[in-house]
Amino acid sequence: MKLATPDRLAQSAARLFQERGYEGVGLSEILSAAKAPKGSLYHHFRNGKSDLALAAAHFASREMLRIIDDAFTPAENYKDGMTTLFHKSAKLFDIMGKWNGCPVSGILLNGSPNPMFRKTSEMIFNAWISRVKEHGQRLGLDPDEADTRATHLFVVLQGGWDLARARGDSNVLRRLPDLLAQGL
Amino acid sequence: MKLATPDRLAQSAARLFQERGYEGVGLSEILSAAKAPKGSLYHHFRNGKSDLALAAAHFASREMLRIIDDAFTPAENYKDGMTTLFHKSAKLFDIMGKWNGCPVSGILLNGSPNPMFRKTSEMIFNAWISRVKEHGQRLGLDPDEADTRATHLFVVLQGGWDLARARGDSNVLRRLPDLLAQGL
Amino acid sequence: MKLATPDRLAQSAARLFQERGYEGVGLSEILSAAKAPKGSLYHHFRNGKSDLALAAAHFASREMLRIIDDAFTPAENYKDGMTTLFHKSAKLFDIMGKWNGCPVSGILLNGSPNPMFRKTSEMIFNAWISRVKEHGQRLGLDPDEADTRATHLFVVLQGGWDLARARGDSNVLRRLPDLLAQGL
Amino acid sequence: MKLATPDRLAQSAARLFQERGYEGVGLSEILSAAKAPKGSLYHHFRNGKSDLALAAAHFASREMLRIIDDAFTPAENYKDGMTTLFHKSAKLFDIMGKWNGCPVSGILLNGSPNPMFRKTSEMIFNAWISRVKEHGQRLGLDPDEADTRATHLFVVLQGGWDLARARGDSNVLRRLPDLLAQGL
DNA sequence: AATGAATGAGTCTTCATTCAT
DNA sequence: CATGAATGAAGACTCATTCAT
Repeated sequence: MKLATPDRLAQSAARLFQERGYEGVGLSEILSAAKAPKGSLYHHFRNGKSDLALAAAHFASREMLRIIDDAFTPAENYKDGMTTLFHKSAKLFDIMGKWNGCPVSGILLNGSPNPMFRKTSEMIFNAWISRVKEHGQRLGLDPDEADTRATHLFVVLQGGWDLARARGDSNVLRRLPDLLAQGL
Repeated sequence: MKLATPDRLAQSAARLFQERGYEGVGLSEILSAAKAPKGSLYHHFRNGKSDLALAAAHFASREMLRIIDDAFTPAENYKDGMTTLFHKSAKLFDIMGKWNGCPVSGILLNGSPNPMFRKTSEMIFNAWISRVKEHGQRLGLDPDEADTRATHLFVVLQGGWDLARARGDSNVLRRLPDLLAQGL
Repeated sequence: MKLATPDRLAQSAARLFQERGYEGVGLSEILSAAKAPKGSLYHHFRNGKSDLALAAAHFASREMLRIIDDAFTPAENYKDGMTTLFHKSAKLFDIMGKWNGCPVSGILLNGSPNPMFRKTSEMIFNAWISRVKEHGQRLGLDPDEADTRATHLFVVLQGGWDLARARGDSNVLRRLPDLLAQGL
Repeated sequence: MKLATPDRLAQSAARLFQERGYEGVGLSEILSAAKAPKGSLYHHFRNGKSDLALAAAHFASREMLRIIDDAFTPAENYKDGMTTLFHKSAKLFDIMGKWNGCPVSGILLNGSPNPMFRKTSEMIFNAWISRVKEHGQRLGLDPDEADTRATHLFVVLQGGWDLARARGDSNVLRRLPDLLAQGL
């Protein structure tokens, strides 16, 4: 399946930003990775790199939402869904190479302070948390508890990914469900 | 108190990297922030920017260790220490401006993959976790539980900071102790 | 009155070139100022920017000829017409903003050397001088004197406009008739 | 005689801007004309092209002041000095190629509106006029008349150069003294 | 020991133009 | 007849680094 140029650009950008951050990747590299000609970028993304970053973040967000759904949909209870999610994340971590971080924070929160970036990251993170919350409610949690746990899960996944990156070890992520279960 | 040139450079670098990431800050900016002459950098940091980044990360790490000690030393039990730590972090978040992230991951994990960076970040993160673990044991936790909880705390603090950044709201951090207490 | 697309393009181009010169204005800006669709330009102006510049220069020239006529037609003698012309020019200078220069030289003489441009500017300047000369003869000057004075007027108006631009003061233009009267 | 890099840059820039205007010349061309490496420009001219343009304008201004002095110093009266100045200008016009205009207006008045440019052009033009005025007074003119005539001369020279450019004929300049003598 | 000059590869972006529809 | 998509060369500028002093 051949993606259209704007999609190829967003995808390539997402992958590269994930590995080296917004400022760490040059447009020329993205262009060549997407096999797109130089001038084409500004045709599809009027504001250049920042627009592309937004598109890349949304691209990555959709992927994350899909992973959340894949983990929770077949689960019999919240704990199983959560555990599966961490295991899927660990597998993703291994596949992508140990250098990659959360695309959204890598793209939108690191790099030069940009109000639009901050706002978008907030929206995306909220969307992830909401999605987990929905699954939680579907699996029997009452709204308040579902919300708390979804936030907790998000925070642990986000921080756990960083620790996994630092240690170069995806098992950090696999061990987290037990950590959470044990409470604190 | 007037710091020596290498320290002024490391400190300025830490602050700037924290806000915009390793790749997002140019040496010239660091130099002028530290009021250090241009050629002086390579005198003190043979390998240039990467050496400076390592120094900046260590500088930031020492600050973090101090904050951990300040939170736990006067605490009567682990939970109090943990809660104080989150509150201190929230205050720090407000002081530094809502754009700053964890200096260590911002400097060493984002940006171009660099084995030395990764290894250093692992050492620093482990040092933080160890320090919390020591406080935990001192406050009565057995070694295994202390280790688990220290790791949990680290992960939540790290992820919580990201969410606080995205939401531009330090209260995210202040609410985390209750989240953890509630278990998952 | 709604101008046709080619005329809107020429007019917008004239205004913009006048302010920032031929090389200083991009086609995209002209297009958006004229509210003309992107592809439309090469439909009306086969040779692109250079054709448009020529059209813009002719547009501006017609405007200048009109101003000359407006100044001299009601005049009782050459001196009055000349004085009125300088005052009208000063008013134009104020209306257009102090940054604008002679459209013809700004478009055709600055920017990359182009034989067609040079030749067109010569024709246009000659047309202006001829028009003044005609008015001079009509007002009683003999052909030779009319020619000399028309050239003199042109040269002073052209140079005076530059000085007015540099000083940001239209009174430079208003004071010129006395300067000329005083001889040299 | 080998000029220092900043001077070579200013000189090359002056020549090129004169021919094609501020916006019409790329830095790479100036750099290669001055045989200066790319990064060197921003070392000597912190604000890049605009600083270089200012330096080029001052360079050209010094040259013009020298020409004024060369014309008036040996003159026995004002009219002779003026006539010589126009003839020297005509010769310069021929030497530089028929495409070159006044460097100062070409650099500072065409191109994007820039307050610093406008102010500098005003200062430079005033300096030229003052210099002519000084010569006039030295040659017996009273202050008021010297000022008027110097301004007149400047305006005519400036406008005359444009007409010479359009006609591609330096004799336009040579004929101007008679034009002025004849009064208007 | 300490530093300002110098460097060229690299940055993001805009350019005028062509082309397929 | 009219137009939005597409293009690659060129634009100005910043980068981390080296070097002579």
